[in-house]
Amino acid sequence: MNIGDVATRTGLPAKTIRYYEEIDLIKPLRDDNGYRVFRAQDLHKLNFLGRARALGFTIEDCRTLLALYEDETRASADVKHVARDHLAQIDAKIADLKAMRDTLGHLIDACAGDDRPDCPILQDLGGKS
Amino acid sequence: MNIGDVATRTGLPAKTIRYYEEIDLIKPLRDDNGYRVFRAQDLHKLNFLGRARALGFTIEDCRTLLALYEDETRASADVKHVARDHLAQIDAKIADLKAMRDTLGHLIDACAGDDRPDCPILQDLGGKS
DNA sequence: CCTTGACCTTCCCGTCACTGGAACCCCCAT
DNA sequence: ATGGGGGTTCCAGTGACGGGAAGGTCAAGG
Repeated sequence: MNIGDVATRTGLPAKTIRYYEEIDLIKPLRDDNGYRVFRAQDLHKLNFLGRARALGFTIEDCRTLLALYEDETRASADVKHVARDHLAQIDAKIADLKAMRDTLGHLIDACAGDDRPDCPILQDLGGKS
Repeated sequence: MNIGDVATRTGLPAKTIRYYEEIDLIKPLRDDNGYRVFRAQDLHKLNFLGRARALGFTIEDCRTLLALYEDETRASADVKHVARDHLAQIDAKIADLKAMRDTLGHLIDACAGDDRPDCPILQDLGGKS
């Protein structure tokens, strides 16, 4: 199967698939004409990668997870460890964003939003002490 | 005042301050020896930028907000518009992250995390649902 | 006067995970 | 022969800086 079909089937852009090959996440074969040839296992890996990326795992996490996935002797504890670390990162990001949203929300509520220049948002940013 | 003092006072790394000059957010003077010389207004702008960045505004948003801040004839509606757009982005990101966290949280709960290879996390990523 | 060490300068590369685009090759149908 | 829709590589850019090299400047101490 060629890259275009793989892109359609996995939902990943062809560019992304080439990138994943470049960083050795997948190793498709090559046809005589130089075209990449994807096997079922390549498709499978790409789908795995797409789902892992959709859950926010970094590429390096994906590499680790893929290795664990292919290692029949893995310990699920190792997988869980990677996932929990990532969950902690997500929680931290959510907390940051919530703090921003709260502050910003209050400022927006306090702003008249009319044609006058007075603005609590700018006052706050300017250090309204 | 030199860049080191400004960095201490604003809490911004010197690298960041130089970068802000490079992209024309601030225009400090120069001493005969080539050193940047920061006036009170530069400090003020940098503090403004630091706070706006802490609220997650992009650099381009910061540029807009700074221009509005310095424009006595601004309409607060313009400021509010920028802020509300940004709030929407934050909310979208929070929603994405929450969805990831929920999915990931369930998978983690379902994973034994022991020395056996069976792992719902990998099963899910592998597309066995 | 010389040295030391803390500043400051510019410049270039690296980050992360791609994305866009140029220039070119390949294959099939008309 | 040509046209169009594949494919290929390589280079550059993204956002917002951070690291580090190579070198100029300045104040204090011996």
